[in-house]
Amino acid sequence: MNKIDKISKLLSVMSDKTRLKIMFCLLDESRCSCPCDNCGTCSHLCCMVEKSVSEIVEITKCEQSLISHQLKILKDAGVVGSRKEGKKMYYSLLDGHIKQLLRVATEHIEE
Amino acid sequence: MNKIDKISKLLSVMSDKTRLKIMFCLLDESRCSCPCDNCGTCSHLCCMVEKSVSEIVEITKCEQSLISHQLKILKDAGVVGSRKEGKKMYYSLLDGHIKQLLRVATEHIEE
DNA sequence: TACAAGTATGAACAAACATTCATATAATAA
DNA sequence: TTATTATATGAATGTTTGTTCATACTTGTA
Repeated sequence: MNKIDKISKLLSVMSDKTRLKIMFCLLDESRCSCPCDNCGTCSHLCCMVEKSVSEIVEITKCEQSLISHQLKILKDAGVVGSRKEGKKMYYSLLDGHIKQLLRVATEHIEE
Repeated sequence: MNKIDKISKLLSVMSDKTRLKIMFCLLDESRCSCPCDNCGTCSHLCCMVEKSVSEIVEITKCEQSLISHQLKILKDAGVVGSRKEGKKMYYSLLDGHIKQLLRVATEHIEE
């Protein structure tokens, strides 16, 4: 895959409404402890939280199977990572770039 | 349209391969005159150039009608702007956020 | 073991979308 | 005016993709 193909894949994975709800779920705006003064667009890992599938289902009010399907797509694309603990599966954003992309996109549409 | 709908629209418009080729066309990496030291992810308007439809067709090697269709989609979404001069129509990226999004996405996939 | 809770997956369907082809419009030149 | 260049647009087509439903898998508990 070349550059264009990879970016296309990343952005199309990030552009679905259900998946956006999931990603914003994993970005807790109130928990920022970033030392920099422009945290809004920085790539630090603060603000990123992990949530179980059932928590995501509850917050997004989407069907469980839909959330599972979309989490798989997000994981395959390297957007989220997962960790198993007992019966539960915890998901979180994989790196700061995803946070940055969400923030810059938010800034753009809020103008 | 709420926040999720707007971001979904923006990212899906930006995720198409033909449209990505067009956007990178309008982002000339060699022309940066930005005073800041992290220009890669800043939102300054340097690096952004305008090109005519025929120039974009030549660079992207796509059919003219395809480019016109996609330019319309980019324009309706507020990603590019246009200016008419004689028979030619010049397009350019509308603001620095688009540049930032392309840069951050590029950084992400290059890891 | 049997059961329940939590999560994942395959198939099916409908809707959205990119591309092509043919053609239309706009502006300039002869 | 007619012809030519530059760009836009409508219709048609084939493909991709999101969602639902039903079901399977996995882990802990009675």
